[in-house]
Amino acid sequence: MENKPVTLKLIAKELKLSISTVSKSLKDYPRIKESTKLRVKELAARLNFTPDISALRLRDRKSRIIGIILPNLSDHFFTRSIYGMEQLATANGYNIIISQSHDNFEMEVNAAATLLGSRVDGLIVAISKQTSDFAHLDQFEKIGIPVVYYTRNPSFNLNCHKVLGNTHQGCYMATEYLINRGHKKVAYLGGPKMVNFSHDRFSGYINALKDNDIPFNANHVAYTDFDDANTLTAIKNLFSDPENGPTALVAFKEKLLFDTIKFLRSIAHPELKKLECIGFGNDPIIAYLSSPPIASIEENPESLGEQAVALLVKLIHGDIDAKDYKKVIVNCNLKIHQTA
Amino acid sequence: MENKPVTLKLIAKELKLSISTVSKSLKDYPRIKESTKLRVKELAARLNFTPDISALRLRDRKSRIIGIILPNLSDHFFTRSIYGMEQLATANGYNIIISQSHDNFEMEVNAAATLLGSRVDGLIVAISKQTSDFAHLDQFEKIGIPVVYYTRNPSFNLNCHKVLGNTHQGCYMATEYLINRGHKKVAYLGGPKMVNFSHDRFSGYINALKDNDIPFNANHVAYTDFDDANTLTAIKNLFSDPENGPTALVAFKEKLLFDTIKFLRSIAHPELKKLECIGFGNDPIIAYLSSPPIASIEENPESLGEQAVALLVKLIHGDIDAKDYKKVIVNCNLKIHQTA
DNA sequence: TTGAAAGCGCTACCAT
DNA sequence: ATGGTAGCGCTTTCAA
Repeated sequence: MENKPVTLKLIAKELKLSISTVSKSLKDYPRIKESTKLRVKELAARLNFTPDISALRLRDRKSRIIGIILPNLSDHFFTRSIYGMEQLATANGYNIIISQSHDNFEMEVNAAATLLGSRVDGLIVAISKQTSDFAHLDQFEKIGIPVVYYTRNPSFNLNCHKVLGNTHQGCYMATEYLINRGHKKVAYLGGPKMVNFSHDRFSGYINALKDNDIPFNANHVAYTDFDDANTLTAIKNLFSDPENGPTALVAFKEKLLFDTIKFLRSIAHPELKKLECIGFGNDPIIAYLSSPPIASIEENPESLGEQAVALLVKLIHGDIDAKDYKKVIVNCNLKIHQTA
Repeated sequence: MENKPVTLKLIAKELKLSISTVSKSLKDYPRIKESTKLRVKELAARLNFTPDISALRLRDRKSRIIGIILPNLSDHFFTRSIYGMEQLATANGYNIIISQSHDNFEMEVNAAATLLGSRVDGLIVAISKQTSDFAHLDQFEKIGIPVVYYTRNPSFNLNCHKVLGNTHQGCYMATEYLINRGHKKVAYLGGPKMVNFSHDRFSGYINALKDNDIPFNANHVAYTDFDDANTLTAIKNLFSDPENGPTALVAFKEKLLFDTIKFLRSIAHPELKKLECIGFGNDPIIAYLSSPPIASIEENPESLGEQAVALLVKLIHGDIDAKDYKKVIVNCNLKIHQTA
């Protein structure tokens, strides 16, 4: 009962055959006698033989594994994108290994080291908030393992393959939608100000204002690093002027909208009912809220994940030159919610 | 640039040393000259040498990997339990590989095969809703790889190691809490009726009623398999009698409560404001709801995950005999929400 | 039709 | 102080 794993050697001994004959039988080599094949396959099935992946990898010098590093699994954005990656990876004969960085640079470096040791055939990474040094990721490319950056744009790292959501377009659409509904005072609540991947959204907002002749008002823009206290401060700032507060709001993440509504409700803000909000996410929980956002910016994370795998597989197969840096942009949709 | 991965052989050739000397230098064998060690380590660091994990595994015949099969990553319960597993696994020098079954038996079997091929040192599994045949999991134990079942109780499989949340106690506490708040008509909205892992909750509910001299009312119990239409039917049944509808509700999952509240709001149910609800979950989103559950049954998924890894590691190390089947129960907490 | 052997990267035992 | 070698499980070429 406390047996060792089933190996070719074991089957060979049992059947008084050589290891190579067993191997060939299982792979249906033409020059093996049918009856032998049958005997081998039968025993292999009965013993639940599974080839040792480590041995296969060692021999083939490829793992058929795609490594994935992302900040966390709490955000539905990432779990949804994993779904897309899993689908397309499986369809292409690859397995995936997921590592969480918890948005911490050290952990990202550790995860990279482990995946490098696993000799993954390719890497997909959504960099942590803290990442500005890319040595731990560059080493993959140095030894010929392709890397695709997704979602979080490593703007300091120009020469790389990217699959990004079109957050500029998403923010533009959201802002314009609110303007078209008659709002003149559309606020923007952004993510960490320093972080490069928040610029695109802000410029989408700004451009939509400009194209619709709405003057920019600095009091209608605030930023948060997602720390709760920090978020609250940002929200309070946006609504500090009772005379001239925003009537609509575009946010980096839907959670920021929920925080905003909660705050306004807690102070019984008189304009709460009229405030119209849109954020990135499209969380299914919206169906249950009594003051839901009027719409959501749907980033299509599954599609983003699929595109990342598709690009990575082409790079692995050499269909695209490693130096021919690609930038894939996945558009957002504006999902209008039914008002109850 | 398009180099192959860095191996000991490469370093040996570069330094005109033997492979074994390089290996020993990196592992600080005492009988290697200090200067040699330094030269080796320096070059290894410069080339970002990482030992090939497949080769190590092949040699050591152990992978230092814990395989995890769970239904999905959309449920915060599972991502939270992964967090606990990750922590304790890392602390014990293990890596984890996560596979999703999407609550589908076929996919669970496939995942098991892959993990078996990876020669994981142990397996933690939350079985799919559909799983009643355990051959694909038993084969691990047959070859000496321990398996720990967690969260979802495989009641058809008596001889196995389990780490379970005390859902009976959780449901009991919730029901009793509602009774103590004066409710006489406490309903129960359960998960799939056939599935073994939903019995404990129901019996917790029943026992709390009995211990508090509340008569059982069959009209106050409904089940759903989580299909949306099915859930809606269950909810409608619970509230079909306008005279004698429940004033409180305990649910298998918080999402069911959200669905209930949404439905009651949609029909402008007059008793909605008075209805008090509790479900399993403690989703942070509750802070944002205008009709939040009065409390949540917190299953402590991180702790459940840690316990599963702790037990598995003991089994792997042989600190516990494989046949000495353990059942670890993690209690629930009742988390009372602040009423706004 | 089957088998022997090399080699993937690594470690540890045994020589030198 | 350093090197040679066997062997982990597997595939594949070559030999019988």
